[in-house]
Amino acid sequence: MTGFPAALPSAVVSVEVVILTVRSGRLHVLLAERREEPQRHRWELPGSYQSAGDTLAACVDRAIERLGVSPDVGHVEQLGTYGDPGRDPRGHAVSVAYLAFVPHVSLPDDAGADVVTRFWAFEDLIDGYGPQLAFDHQRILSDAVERARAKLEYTTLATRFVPDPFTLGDLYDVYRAVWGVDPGDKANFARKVKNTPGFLVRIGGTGEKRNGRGRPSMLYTAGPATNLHPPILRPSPTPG
Amino acid sequence: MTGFPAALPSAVVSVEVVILTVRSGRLHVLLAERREEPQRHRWELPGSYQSAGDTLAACVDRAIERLGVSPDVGHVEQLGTYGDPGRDPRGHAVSVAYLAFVPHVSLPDDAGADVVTRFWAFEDLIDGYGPQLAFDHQRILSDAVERARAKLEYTTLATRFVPDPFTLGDLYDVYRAVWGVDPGDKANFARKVKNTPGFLVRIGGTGEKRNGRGRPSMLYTAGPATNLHPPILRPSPTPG
DNA sequence: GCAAAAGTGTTGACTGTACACCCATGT
DNA sequence: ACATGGGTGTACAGTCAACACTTTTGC
Repeated sequence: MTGFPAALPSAVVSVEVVILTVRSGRLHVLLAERREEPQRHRWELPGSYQSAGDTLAACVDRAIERLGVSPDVGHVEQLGTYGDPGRDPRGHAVSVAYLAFVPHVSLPDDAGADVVTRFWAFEDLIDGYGPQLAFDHQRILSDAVERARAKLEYTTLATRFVPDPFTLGDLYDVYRAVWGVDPGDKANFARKVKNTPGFLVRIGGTGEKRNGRGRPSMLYTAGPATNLHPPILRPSPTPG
Repeated sequence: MTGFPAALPSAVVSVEVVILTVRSGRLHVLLAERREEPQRHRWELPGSYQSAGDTLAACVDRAIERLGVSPDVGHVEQLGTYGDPGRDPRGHAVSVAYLAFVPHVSLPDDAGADVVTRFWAFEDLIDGYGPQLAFDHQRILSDAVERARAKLEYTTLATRFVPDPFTLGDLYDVYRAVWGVDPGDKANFARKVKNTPGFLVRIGGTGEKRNGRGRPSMLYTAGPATNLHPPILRPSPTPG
């Protein structure tokens, strides 16, 4: 180990995690309120700094654990890296953004003593009914949601938003919440999902979940498939 | 500008560019031979270090210009970030990898005095008929090619691999070279392409390019469309 | 003429969508 | 009974893959 020449510029590298979930039919993101300057009281994506011995995955885990979020995070993937000058007034900061999907099993609204966290409805943040985000985190969040919307089209990751025995109605609600538009005919939606081998596994009992009335629906768990062939596309995609 | 606390760990951040092109019907990648330790004489992806004032895009431009590659790089996008410990023996190194598509217009095989560069056929590198790559660049290259293969399915980026007036046969060859498999019936391929509005723009004259025999083909340029609806899928995609 | 490359036509199978209809439950 | 959510059937339209066929060139 020779080491880098001392003349090489260096940067502070951090990981930021966009934790998405579906709550009462709407897409939510977990944010933390900043307790320190700069941009104190603005809300930011949870993150952690990377030390020389850390893998990026370890940084993601640390950032999530610090929030008191239960360990069963449904899915984590790298989103992109943001490293242009000026994005952090303190200096040269490079952020590797990650995207996480979690089922909404009663995550704590407030995690601990020194962190104030909250789920915010994505739509409210976009429409200005939420707080202003710190640094370039609004941009990262937008990129994350667009990625999530696209991923539901051609992967089975929608199942990562619901706790494990779920119904086709639950899955339909995930698509509607994440996309922000109606996925269309429920009957056809159910057929597409059931015709993709390995997407869903029928669990024994006919469940009696869901709200009040109506015929009880069948219960499923996520199957081994990861990709959707054919995809489930959003209505009226921009052609060309 | 308060600056970061001095105790925060810092890293050397660099950009690496996977420059792909199609040459004599095969997918090629541009590599540079290392002139210094560590891993001297191994081949690596071209790159550059990021200084505090650099945007990541500027680093990509610098890395490309340094090679003598003509400025008309067809397409550049961020691929992913590789920052785990141990990937560079000199210390904590974070690499932001980019993916570039360039038309093969006689790029110089050897760019300048202090750099030895060469296009290598991707297949040869995979099959062991090429040099060993430095650090984790083999991994980055594999990720890049998989991304490129997927992108041809649902974007119009195949046009970025060919110089501007091109034929449907040229485009077909791009798909075959990047995918490594035959895209299927040429007639159907041509129909798909021509039925996507904005993919191609018919250029006036019937060209007389292409090799020797056969009916001369029509000439096209890339249109304004960026996405393919419907996609052009690789044969026999892994279902599920 | 013949082979090669480009392009058009046609057919049959498949798929997605819309919509009508049946099932099971709570009130 | 009836409203509500779950699930099945069906028919029409659109799309795609396979393959036959025509056009235009070089040899």
